[in-house]
Amino acid sequence: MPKSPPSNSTRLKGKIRKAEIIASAASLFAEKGFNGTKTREIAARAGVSEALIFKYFPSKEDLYGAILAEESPVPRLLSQLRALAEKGNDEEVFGLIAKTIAGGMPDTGLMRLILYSALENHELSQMFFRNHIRLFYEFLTGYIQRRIDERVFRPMPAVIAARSFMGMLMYHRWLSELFGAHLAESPEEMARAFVDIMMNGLRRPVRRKGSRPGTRASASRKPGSRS
Amino acid sequence: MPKSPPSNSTRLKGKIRKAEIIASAASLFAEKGFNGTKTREIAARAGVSEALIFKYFPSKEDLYGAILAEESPVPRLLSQLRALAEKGNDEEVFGLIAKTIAGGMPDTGLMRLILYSALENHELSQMFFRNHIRLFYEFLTGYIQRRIDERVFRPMPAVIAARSFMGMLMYHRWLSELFGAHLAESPEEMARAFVDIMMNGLRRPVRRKGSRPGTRASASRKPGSRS
DNA sequence: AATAAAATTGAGTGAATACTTACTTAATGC
DNA sequence: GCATTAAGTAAGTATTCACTCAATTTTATT
Repeated sequence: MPKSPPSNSTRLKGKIRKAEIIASAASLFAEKGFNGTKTREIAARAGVSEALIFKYFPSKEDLYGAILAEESPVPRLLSQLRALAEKGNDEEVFGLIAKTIAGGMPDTGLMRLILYSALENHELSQMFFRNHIRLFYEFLTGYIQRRIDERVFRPMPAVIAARSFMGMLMYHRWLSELFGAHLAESPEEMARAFVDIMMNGLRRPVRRKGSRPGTRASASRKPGSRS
Repeated sequence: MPKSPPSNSTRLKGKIRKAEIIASAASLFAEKGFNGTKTREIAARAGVSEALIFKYFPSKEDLYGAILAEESPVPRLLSQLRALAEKGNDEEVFGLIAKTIAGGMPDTGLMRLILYSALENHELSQMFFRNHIRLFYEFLTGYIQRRIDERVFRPMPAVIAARSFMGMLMYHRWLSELFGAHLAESPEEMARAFVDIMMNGLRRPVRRKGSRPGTRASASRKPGSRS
């Protein structure tokens, strides 16, 4: 064959090895953290020699940083949510988030990886936070703010509401998977209950005529609320 | 002096040193995890020689385990809560929890220590979970169940409600302290907003028309159709 | 087939690290 | 005073770790 372009299938081999090494490293870092993972183990799991790792990555730190390229479930979830948000059906928007997270996404490995990274103060976690988590919060906070402006949700700091909801979901995952504190309820039941609590917590209540004495009506409500 | 008991001030010296070593180790393990902390650093921070550490603790693992003796803020909070719970004022019960946790308890060091321990699968975290966190959840779940039975809260799985509330609070702390995602709001504002959302999320909504109590009345109402 | 280049490795290396040993110094009991 | 014991350490040791280097095998090109 004449001057065909040199790149085709075969040229990928290096990249493939590199990706294999990254995958092995990611799973080990997720299990044992940066300091707990030895380069020898990474090599063994990837089925290559230790030396090859340092051919592709100048140092263990660099290998750790390369894991960033891994995909995250956030963008996909986010695009689904934006579609749902158009329709303005709160139960569906919050329900999708709840089902996604209570249902096991992001997977345990990624969660552990990010947590380790945060504890060890590696830039990996900061990067992931900025590029994925932050985007997600901006969406959710924006959505909640919109619904507050539309007088569907009660007035409150939208960012706190967003954090509250995510807290319910993520902390539940962490308790289950980090501390083994599993509950009897199925992920679907959990998701339904979380959404249920959150919706009632956010929505403008039907005005009570006489609330019990002793408990002051909690929320500062704007006067002139119809509903 | 006759047979006076041998213990007094000087005889304590060993215990004091031991405690100093444990404190130094605890702060370092909280900062860098088990694998990230070197015995030389522990010795330096405690102001003793490395060899002395191994005089008191057979191994680094044993030293790690000894940190268990540290006190936790849970028992004190729990006894305050039991008193408040007698009076049955929900805002105060939930408010105290929220203010305690949003206000910085348990401290960052203990939180990091437990998290590291959970990730590294050390028994420290399991022990802490059983002896402290679990007790707390049992109280909170019991309280919520009582209020459901008293028809103040809506029917729902009490354990999920408890987990939801703690999730709001703990996840907020973790985001703030692990990822540096601080919010502008003060801890008091945060606590108030969390309690506000939770109270509205839990309480039985007052309906003008008759609604059948006892049956699940949760997520039946369509939200998107302009209030 | 010959050559160049890329992929891969066995066998190290120096620096750390958890833990030991053999020793000194200080306090206590009688 | 003086033996006994506790507190403390300097100087190791064996091992492990991240990383290197020289050499070999595999693949691509002409």
